Amino acid sequence: MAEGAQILIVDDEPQIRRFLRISLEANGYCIHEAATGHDAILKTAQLRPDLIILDMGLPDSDGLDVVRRLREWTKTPVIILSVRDSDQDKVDALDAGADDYLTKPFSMDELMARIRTAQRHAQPQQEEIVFTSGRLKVDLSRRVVTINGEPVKLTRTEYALLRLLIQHAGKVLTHQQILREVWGPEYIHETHYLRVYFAQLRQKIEENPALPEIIITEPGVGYRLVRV
Amino acid sequence: MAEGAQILIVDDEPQIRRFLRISLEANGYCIHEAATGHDAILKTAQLRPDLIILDMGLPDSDGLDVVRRLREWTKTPVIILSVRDSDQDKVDALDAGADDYLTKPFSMDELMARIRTAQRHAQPQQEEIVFTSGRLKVDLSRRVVTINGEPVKLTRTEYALLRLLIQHAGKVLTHQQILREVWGPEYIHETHYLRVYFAQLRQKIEENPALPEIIITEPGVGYRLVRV
DNA sequence: GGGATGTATCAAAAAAACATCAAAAAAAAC
DNA sequence: GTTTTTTTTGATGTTTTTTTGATACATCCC
Repeated sequence: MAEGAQILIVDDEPQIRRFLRISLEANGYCIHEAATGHDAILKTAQLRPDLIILDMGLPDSDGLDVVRRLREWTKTPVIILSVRDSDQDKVDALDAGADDYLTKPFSMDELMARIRTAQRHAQPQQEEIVFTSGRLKVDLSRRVVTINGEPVKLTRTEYALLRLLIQHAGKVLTHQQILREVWGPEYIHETHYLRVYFAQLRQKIEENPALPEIIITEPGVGYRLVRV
Repeated sequence: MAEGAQILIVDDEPQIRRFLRISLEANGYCIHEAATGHDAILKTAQLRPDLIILDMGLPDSDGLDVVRRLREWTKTPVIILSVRDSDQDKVDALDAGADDYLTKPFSMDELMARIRTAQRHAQPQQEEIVFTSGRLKVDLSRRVVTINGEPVKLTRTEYALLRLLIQHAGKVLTHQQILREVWGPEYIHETHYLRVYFAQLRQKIEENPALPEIIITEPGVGYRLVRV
């Protein structure tokens, strides 16, 4: 998340944009630029950046207005840069919905730290991703598999296999696809592995492994996980 | 939410606490006070304030340590007040987990605006200070571990390991994740450390270390703390 | 029906991963 | 500056998982 985060720089002076771009890209961020308030709102809607660095002195509109306009529909963190150091300016910007306010000239280190802080704030609580098919339940965020609520212990490879099937639930995965994804490209001819591992997996998650209901064999092609 | 929000003021100078109290109470906040770092952590656990205003210059401990200690178990917003204006101080404080940093002397209006901003960022969530799993109890605010009520002494690393597992209770943590968080990114290949330390930890908290019930090994993947 | 191909299952051998003990080195406490 | 605690390193035995091999079953096509 922190690596490669998208940042939109909004400033009318090209040399400041360039300076920020170089510094931030050196720290692994992915940079977009906008020169006007209008452009900032447009690009935010278009690119959905993870963070916005907004200069207050824009030619076409007041920085405050830009923040207010943005806050009408997005909570993307906004860090204000401004030459104005008065209390009132800071209060107005923060109350308009900005997340932080830095006075020029500012230290790049401090900006970087405040970007990290803003990103922490933006993090939504991670929702749990659970796949369900009949009696089978797979909590992908916890790496926990249950059958009728009973926890099932899977080995690393068994779990990798199941997860791959879940990611393509309903679709047929060919032998080669499975072998390449789970074991690696050099294993694509080891079809015997599939026999052994699907048997093991079925033993653990199917009610009657001889009449599988969750993992279906497509003879001559591959395997498929039934989506319920 | 904003009205009547509880704020904990941490400063060793009574006159500053008094000044802040009067100003903030005039704005409808409910104020609590602490004079030391130790007291700050205690009162935070006790009173569960909505926000903490923390002076960096405390007599008993470094302000940074206080922030780090707090961040071990709570996300309550922390606004730092400090006489020190260097970049490094700001970066350190923010990276330790502080939400904002104001240099003394500061404007009351700005502080007020930054309090409002911090409150917007606050995610309302009931954090558990005491984690329980079977016979194990861990008071995260006091760093006290007990098993059947009996205090258990853990080394710094053992505790860091246990705390990491608790923060992700129920989830599988991979070897790399654990090594990176506890020892640092340069240790991600030292899987042997995990063997040694998990053995030690189990020796101390498991009834029968050979048949662990709290810390489960997921072979080839990592470890998981069972949530009861 | 009968061979050919593809599949399922069981069980062993081999490999990898893990637990544990203990000594050496480093760090912390006194 | 010495003692104590903690961390790091090394060696050894155990468990778990993966790989390999053997065998049986099913289905398709001739």
